[in-house]
Amino acid sequence: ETQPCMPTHPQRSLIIKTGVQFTTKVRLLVKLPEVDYQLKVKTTFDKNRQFFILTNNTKAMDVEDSSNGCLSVEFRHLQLKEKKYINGAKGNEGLLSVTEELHSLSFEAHFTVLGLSIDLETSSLPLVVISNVSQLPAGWASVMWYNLLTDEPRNLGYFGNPPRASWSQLSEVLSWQFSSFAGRGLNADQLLMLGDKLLGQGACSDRQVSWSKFSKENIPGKPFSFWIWLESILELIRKHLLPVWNDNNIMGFVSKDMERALLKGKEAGTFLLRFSESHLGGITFTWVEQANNGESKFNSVEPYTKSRLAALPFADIIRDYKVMSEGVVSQNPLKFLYPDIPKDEAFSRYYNSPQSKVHPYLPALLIPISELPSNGTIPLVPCSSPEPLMSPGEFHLLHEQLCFNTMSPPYSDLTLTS
Amino acid sequence: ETQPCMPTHPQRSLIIKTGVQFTTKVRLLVKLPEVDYQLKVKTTFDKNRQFFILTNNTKAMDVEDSSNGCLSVEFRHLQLKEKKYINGAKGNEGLLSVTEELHSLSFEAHFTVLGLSIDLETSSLPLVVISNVSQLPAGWASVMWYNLLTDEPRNLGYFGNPPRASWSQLSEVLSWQFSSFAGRGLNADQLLMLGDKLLGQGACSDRQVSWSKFSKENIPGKPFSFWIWLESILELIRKHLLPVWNDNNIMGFVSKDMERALLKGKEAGTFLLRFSESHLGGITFTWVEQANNGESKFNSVEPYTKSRLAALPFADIIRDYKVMSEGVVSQNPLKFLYPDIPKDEAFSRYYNSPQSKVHPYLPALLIPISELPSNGTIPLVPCSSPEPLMSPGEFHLLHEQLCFNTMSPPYSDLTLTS
DNA sequence: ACAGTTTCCCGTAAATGC
DNA sequence: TGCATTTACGGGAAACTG
Repeated sequence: ETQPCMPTHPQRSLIIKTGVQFTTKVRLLVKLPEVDYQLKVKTTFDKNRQFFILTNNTKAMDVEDSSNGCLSVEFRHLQLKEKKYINGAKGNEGLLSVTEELHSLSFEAHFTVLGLSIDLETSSLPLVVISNVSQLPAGWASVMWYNLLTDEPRNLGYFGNPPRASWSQLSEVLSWQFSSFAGRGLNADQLLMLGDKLLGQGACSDRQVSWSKFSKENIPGKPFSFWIWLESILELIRKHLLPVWNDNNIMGFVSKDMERALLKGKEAGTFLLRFSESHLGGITFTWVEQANNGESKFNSVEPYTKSRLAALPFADIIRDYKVMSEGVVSQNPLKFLYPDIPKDEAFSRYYNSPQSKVHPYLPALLIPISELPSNGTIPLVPCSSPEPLMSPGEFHLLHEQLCFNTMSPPYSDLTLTS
Repeated sequence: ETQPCMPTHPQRSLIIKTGVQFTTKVRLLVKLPEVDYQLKVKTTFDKNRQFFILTNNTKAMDVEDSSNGCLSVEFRHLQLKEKKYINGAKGNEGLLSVTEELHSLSFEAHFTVLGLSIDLETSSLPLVVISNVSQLPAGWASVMWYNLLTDEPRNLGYFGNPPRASWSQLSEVLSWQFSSFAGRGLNADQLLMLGDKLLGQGACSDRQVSWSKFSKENIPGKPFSFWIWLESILELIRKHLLPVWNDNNIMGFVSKDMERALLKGKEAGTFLLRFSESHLGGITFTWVEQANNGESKFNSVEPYTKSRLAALPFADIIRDYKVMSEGVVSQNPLKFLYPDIPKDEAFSRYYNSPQSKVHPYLPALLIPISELPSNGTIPLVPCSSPEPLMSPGEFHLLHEQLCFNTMSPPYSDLTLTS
């Protein structure tokens, strides 16, 4: 008869970090006759398990302002703390990692009406408790896997033997992750690449994926699992690439082979944007040139990660990027976003406006650049005499420069309903 | 007869941040005859004032391992929390800012020997309590001012009417701040500039400086006080310029007029490094050129602050700096560190080795650059830079008084009540 | 020794108080 | 309202702990 809402956490509900405040709400779905006595609700966490609620956890229900006038109560500023056991008796067996341990909030109320003693009790969907934000990606994987594959309201032992997911189920959730956290989902090509990466070539939609393969085992040769890798990209997008991603200017998930196949034969200076598969949370661009022998030649820049992008926003990097060979600075080699969109047409809306010049100083700008190996073939206009030259257009663009923008992304809270 | 040591805080003892652990130690200076009973010490903070010690604050004294075998006790993991008063009755009158409120730790012990009941009590030097690290610079100003100008062990009302300091006293402390926190003190020229800045031209060593002028009043036309400005530079040095500062390659404190006087007539490309006076925690360089009409022309770059320096270390900025004019990128205009040291001779030891090339990627570098409106240039004039001057005797004294890990402060009269 | 996990705490941003 | 002060908490790093 009582219906709990989920505790909310800045971005990912169903995950609670110890020591950080959360909120939860319970609604009474039946209307009680003439309840003018106080109906007190007590919230408890994981009865006799390893966490407890630090703050005041009992509160009286009240008529809900907004809606139909049923009783509800909202607990704010709740905080979880770990119980320290004197002996090493942990609540959980230790087979599972912390982010696989499921917990739940319980809500209890008691009242008597017409001589009847009535106990109400309900509890939340399974929750994951973490102690540091670094555990959030792994915790979120658990929440996704649980809600993807079961309708049980609270099977806390779920990860003792988690079921497999079909690729079609999983790919849908992954796309939904991108659409809900970054604003645009994944298209068929991107999902195909992810399926190949996770399951090997020729993954078909009913291939099964184990929980372990999705989130626990490292990708062969890499020190991170598939989900941790994917999540690092989600984070990169959210923090540094949001508008570019939402306008579909990041192909992102393409294999290197596919990348080359796409770029081959394209006009020199055609480029596309790819997420790094070797490092967490990195994005790179690859452009094609015509080598002397007439073949296509490809160059990729070392992936930019959040620390680099904090110094210089990605669009500005694309605008200002230069290549240098033997001391000679070439023009920007990036001309057309694949397949053939002029760079500025695709990116100029993200360019940062020039910062106000602080007289009497010269503005301090940063230019992203790569140095080619001395034998490198960059056929783009080498500059005259001792002094490298930039085109007037670029000169203009450089006029405008980097600034550090803080973003306040529209967090979409996930709503999982049971 | 009991001697408390100061609580230690990462870098600045005598400042305690609420919610952050600190440590304190008390030593009993008299040897008690045959003390095999437990001598318990209780630590309290600011009796009936607005803070209290969260954690366990009673502990038994024990024979000290290291030294002469006297009794001592060390309290670890102490933590301060603010008392919330129901009514608005604050402990302090509110005339002073929080960083001017002085507090103290008290230590009490009680025992009976030969039928005599003996109370021991002592307390720490004045402490400043802050709630956020952003208050640390202001708090440290208080600690300095107190210890510079009084020998009273605990005058908690000190900032109700703080005495003035002579410039000679103050300048010495300032230099000592740089030597103890950054590794190199301030030379006579630097101090002269600071004195002029604080007191106006022609400051002589016995000019008096008020507490307000030092740390509370804003510098005319600026939104920060003299000390806050100076401390922001100390912080910049500590985080980003340590070796360059210690090798004396940063002149730093020079007025713009003096800067020009020094650079005028010097060889084109001669530059020096100056801390920004307009913005907190910024460093800029100014170089001289020869304009077409034969006059000296000066250029200064917009000051680099910690966020910029986090993206690109300062030495690398100097190494790679470029100027661009009408699309033409010039060579690095920085040639000689004033007076005439070839740039690489002065700075090459700090250059970052080029990052390991991550095959198959092109390295992603950043180049610092400024765009020049349009120009002419000119050179030169010489002057010699005086050697740093410090007065070791008094530094030593101050060091003993204020630096936390070598602290053996002068206190603290025993209060014996029986 | 080591990996998984928690704690610590700076520094920014937001909230709160006055 | 604006300023002073505190609180919140992400994120990197150190400490802890089996």
